[in-house]
Amino acid sequence: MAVHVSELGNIDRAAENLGDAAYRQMKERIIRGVYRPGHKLTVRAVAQELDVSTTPARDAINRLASEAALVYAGPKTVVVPILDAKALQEITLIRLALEGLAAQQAAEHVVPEDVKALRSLQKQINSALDAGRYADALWHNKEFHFAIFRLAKLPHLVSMIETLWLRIGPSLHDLYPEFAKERFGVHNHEVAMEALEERDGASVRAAMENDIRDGYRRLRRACRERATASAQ
Amino acid sequence: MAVHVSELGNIDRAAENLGDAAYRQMKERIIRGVYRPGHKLTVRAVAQELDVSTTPARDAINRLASEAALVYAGPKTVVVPILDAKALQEITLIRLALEGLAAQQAAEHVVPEDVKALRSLQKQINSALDAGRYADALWHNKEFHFAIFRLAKLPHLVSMIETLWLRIGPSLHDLYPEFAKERFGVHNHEVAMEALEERDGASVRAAMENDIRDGYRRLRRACRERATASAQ
DNA sequence: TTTACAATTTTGTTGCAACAAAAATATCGG
DNA sequence: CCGATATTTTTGTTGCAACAAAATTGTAAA
Repeated sequence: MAVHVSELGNIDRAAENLGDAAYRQMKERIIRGVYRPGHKLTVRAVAQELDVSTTPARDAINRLASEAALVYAGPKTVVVPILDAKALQEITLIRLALEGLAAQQAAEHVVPEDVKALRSLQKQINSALDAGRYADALWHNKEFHFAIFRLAKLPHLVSMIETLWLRIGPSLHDLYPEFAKERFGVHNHEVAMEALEERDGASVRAAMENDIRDGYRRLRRACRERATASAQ
Repeated sequence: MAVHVSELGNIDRAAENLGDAAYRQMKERIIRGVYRPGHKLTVRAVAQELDVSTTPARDAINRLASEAALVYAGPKTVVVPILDAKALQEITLIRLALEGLAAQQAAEHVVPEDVKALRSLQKQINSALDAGRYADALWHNKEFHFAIFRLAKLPHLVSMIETLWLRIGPSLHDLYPEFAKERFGVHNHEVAMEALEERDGASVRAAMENDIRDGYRRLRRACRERATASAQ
């Protein structure tokens, strides 16, 4: 689960401004599951962690909060969100609409090389699962999905989907180890790749929607088990 | 077209922090068409305009830029976006997916009082159109649509839709005067309200999708006329 | 042990100055 | 008049200190 901070890209103090760099770093940490749901983030702590001053750290936190990747638990308390069942359901509903659209449009532009790249990503997912490296499996899974989304050539759409993944990322990492061994998504991914080869947009969409629904079902179950366990 | 700044709510220096207040103000100005596409915004100018220091002004600009309500035209130049045909088409595609979903879900929770409120909003649209107050008509039109979206009880979805309106808002105001007199949307709105009364989600969705497509067609035409006119 | 309250520490916000870089403007040659 | 270049001005960024407010810790009474 834990990801070593050293594995994350360092801040390049020249190419972009520090606020953007800090934002990118935080985003990667959130998606990689470095922070658990409920984790509290402070301007000064983030500044120290990323070795920048408070201004860029504050920029990054504010930006993530405005995207709902972080949420306010109090007037001076931003935390990694703990999704309840209702929020999880809403985000899933939006994911079905947006990712379904992206998947369908992907079929309009796909070329054989793209499918080859996808197969390579799927191999990485499989070997991570075999080795029990679930955090890596989740990361490669994310790359697989976004490789498809980018085929749609709709940049606004991709970035909107990204904010959704940012919101559910921490909960995924918090709950997934318990059932990642069930080899999530492998079948849906295979179907999606076949459909892409045939440029069958409706089938790509169906496969990706299935993948979202499967993940939702598992997350929901794990969420319930958590709730009953903590209630005792 | 022009909206007097005095009509916009002033910043309340107590309830919320200045950055949020500045953000809200700028958002309203953008949607109300105070700034035209291409307008350049600077930290110091916004600070002076809103009577705050540079820090909250910078916060607001950064936040709007990260939502693509403003875009970078150069490393130190943020402008109100000028949408090209491709961007307009992409945003319309996303709007169809998200607003269609919201419209359909609205039918699940609507009560008779909601439809009454919608009819009242529609009256305001009509009288604004009659009086030639097109900016007001656009504003009430926006309120009509969001009154429906809010019925869906899906706050994440509503805020995502809001970012889309923020992106097209300036272009709408820039192009609409030329054909607002055609009484946009009246029929679609009537159909939507009838479908809401019958709690017929599919029909609400269809009506709202029609409205989006109608608006898109007109915007696209106006966009083309602009392009050919400026090419001469 | 738990609850309510007081003391203390931590925290986000705000404004500002300095700096480097970019944009705007002026200048000049054709 | 136009285009390229040099100059001036404007601009975003960054770091920081002060402040008020919130969160935390400590304390004591029940």
